[in-house]
Amino acid sequence: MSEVQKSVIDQRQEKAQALTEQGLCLYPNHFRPTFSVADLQARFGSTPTEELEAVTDVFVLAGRIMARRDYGKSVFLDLKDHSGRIQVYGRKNDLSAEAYDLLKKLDIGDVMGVRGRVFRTKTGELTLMAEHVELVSKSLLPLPEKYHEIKVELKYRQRYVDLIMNDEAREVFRQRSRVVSRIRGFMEDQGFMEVETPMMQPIPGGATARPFETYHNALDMKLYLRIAPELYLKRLLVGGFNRVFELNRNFRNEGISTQHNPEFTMLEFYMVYADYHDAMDLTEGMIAEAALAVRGDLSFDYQGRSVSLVRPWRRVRFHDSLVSIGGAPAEILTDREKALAYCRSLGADMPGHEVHGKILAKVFDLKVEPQLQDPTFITHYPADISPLARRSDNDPTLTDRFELFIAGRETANGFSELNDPLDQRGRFEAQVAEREAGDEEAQFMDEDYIRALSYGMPPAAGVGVGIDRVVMLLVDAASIKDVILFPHQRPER
RNA sequence: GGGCCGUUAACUCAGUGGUAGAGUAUCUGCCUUUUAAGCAGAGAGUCGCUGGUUCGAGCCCAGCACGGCCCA
Repeated sequence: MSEVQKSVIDQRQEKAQALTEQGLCLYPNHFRPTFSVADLQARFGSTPTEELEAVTDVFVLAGRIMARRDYGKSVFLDLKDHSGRIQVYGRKNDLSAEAYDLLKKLDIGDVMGVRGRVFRTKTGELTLMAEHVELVSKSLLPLPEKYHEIKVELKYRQRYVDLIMNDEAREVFRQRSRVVSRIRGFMEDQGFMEVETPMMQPIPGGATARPFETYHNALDMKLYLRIAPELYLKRLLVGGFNRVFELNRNFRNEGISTQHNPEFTMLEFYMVYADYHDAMDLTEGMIAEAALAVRGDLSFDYQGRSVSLVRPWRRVRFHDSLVSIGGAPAEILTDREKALAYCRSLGADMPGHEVHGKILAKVFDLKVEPQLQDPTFITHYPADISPLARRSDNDPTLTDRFELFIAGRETANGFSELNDPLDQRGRFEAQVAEREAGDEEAQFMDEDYIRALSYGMPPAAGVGVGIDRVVMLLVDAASIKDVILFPHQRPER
């Protein structure tokens, strides 16, 4: 040891090399645990020390070494498996020479197998007394320090490390899984059938957003990653399915923020012989049920502010909300020029040619949306910013559409579906005109969709729900990256 | 896209112009019921990158990269 010591990482690799040269396999695949940490805790967690001494059963566990407390001729280890953490104690007297030698060489981070019986230490901790130990998988990299949180960047780039170190992180993704599972169950209970429609689309439709582009070599054509499944799902209603849903990824080519990831998970569901009122009722029921599944309660805090999902949820018309909640002058509702001036006075850079609805929507974003803490359905959006929604019977400039806001964030969007193919063509044409005027988010003409509607689609309602945002709400996450396992990051240099 | 903040050992962080620091982790020695074990000792650095100012830069200036927060 007279030479200069190498870095921790080099030392680990040399240690592994030495073990290999001794004939030890570093990555065997024959060890099979028969119990989990949680099994043992459930069985013996509250068994008194004296009774434990009478237990002679032997248990076989496997897990990652999270800490070592090394003595002369014995060692304590913290072992963690998928279900929890347990202490392992190994003594020279109790182990074969080979096993004891291995035990002394095992590093923090190694996955080990252990066989032994349970006992309680002087300090009262349930512990596995090792009779035999094996190396199950060698770790070549040191785990982070245990007293402080790892930095945010490391957390996102090396989620596996985050998951190893932080039980809370693992719990977030378990809860996410529970939410998704509960929502699927809810939809199926309501008679909806899950379907899968194209993620690569020749014409990206169903939402207002910039798409990602890709290219199919054999077909020699440009394709887009879908921004929404909407137009395909409604084709299925034309085809005769009465209730369908899709719960999967959408892709939008826009900036990354605490609220936006380029790929995100959306639930969309469609049902015939129903309108937007029915859609709101279902949306309420579904989110409330997901909340009960993971929180056990409809009232809780999100980021330090209380939220109540107790039904029924407030419903306010879009125009009314601008005045009554946003405090905007009523004249902007009918006068586009005044709306434009007011919008600009709020600090927004709004191009002069934008349609009235888009100007009002910007005012809404700035003045109303941040105030919608408890769940609120905003209804009757202007038709000019709702190209796929059915017009209101008593005011054709408005639509039977809603958006749901919770904790100041858009969480769902739904409406009575526009099933008049002539009106739909006109709406698409207006979108195409906006695109030609420079709006890269405006929608494309989709002739096949018009053709489908032309065969006749039963009256229907549909909803899109941002699943990431629902999960954020329910697990109290500040950033969407905290509920996405591998959020998008630029490559490391 | 704009503003602010950050980037120093494997990890988490100190370090306001004059020899690069701590805790954890690692290595050596002692220790058979500890648990942020303990005691004694040791090693470990492209201070994000590129340029500039200066006798001298981790520190000041500029650009770039990556990340975070806020805004659009």
